[in-house]
Amino acid sequence: MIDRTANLLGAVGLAIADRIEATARDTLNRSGETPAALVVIGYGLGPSNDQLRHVLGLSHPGAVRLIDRLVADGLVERRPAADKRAIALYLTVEGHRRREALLEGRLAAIRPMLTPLTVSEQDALAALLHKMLSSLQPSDGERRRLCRLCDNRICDACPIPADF
Amino acid sequence: MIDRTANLLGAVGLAIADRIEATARDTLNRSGETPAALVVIGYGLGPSNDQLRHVLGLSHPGAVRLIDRLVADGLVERRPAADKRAIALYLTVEGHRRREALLEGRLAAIRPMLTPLTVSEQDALAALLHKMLSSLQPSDGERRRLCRLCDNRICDACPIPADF
DNA sequence: TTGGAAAATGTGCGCGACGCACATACATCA
DNA sequence: TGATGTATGTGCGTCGCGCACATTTTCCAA
Repeated sequence: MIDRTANLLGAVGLAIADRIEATARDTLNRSGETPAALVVIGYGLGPSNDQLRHVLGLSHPGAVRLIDRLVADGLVERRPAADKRAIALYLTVEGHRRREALLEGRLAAIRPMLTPLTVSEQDALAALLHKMLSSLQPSDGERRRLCRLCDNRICDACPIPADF
Repeated sequence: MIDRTANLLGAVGLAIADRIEATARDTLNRSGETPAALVVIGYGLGPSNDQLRHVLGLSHPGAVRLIDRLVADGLVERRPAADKRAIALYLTVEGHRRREALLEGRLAAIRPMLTPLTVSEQDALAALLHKMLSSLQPSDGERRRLCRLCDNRICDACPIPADF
């Protein structure tokens, strides 16, 4: 019985992921972890290449090339960091615009899956999702990885305590 | 308020997709639409390249190369079809084994997200997911695309009427 | 019946995203 | 001050995919 529920959840998860990927591709003309990088850098804390790569689950060189692409697209800039070995990543003005479009596109892609539910059903779903997420007990690294595409303007009472 | 729920659903969907992708990569040493191809071909109806590509959302050449890889891995074979232009795709014995491992790995990857819920909460979640999926009203093509990783041994009372 | 459009597969070529091995610059600590 | 660890960047290859094109078979109409 739990497997029937798991299968349904897998189907919904796949649908969600497909929709998010499609809108991200339309917005950025990029795929893979690129949209997540834009969201993470957009918090404005000037993450280093290494911090970013851990959130995205990429290798060092993978993150370097990803940043290269974002810089080439004019969305990100590398600035010197306190640690002179490292760099500090920040969004350009256009980068912030694209990030906004990306996050809004993501919500717009997900909303149609919720509208068939009544408001009380939506609330019940939110409570269940909240419980599922708060029970995950991810490590610090996975925690940020889970939230790598989240919209923090919206994520009220985030079930996954983030200290980033 | 709906956006907070949408954001939670996005986070769960991303977590689900990440887990499925990880287990599929471990099982097949392949990524992208390869696992879905194995599931779809595994229904045993001998789909053509063109039928397969529509389910997977790939271009013609993309599907040809994907099948090339599966054939090279010894998981799929091309047989002549009634229409002599076309081919009929079938799994090898090893292909069936991998498909089983893939589907079981998928459920095993999703189950831990459900175990924190009580049985009645799981039932409530299943009902909500069922309603969401059955309200999607996808076109015939999208319908099969949504189910491209589903485990049909488990998918009792599938909310997405499939005629494939 | 036959000729031309449509359909299905396959190929050459290039690109985007990524990982491994390695090199280089800076930090840290004994 | 020197050795070890840490952070970034580069050369090189692979995988997954799309575009443009070629080839074979089907199908339909003149």
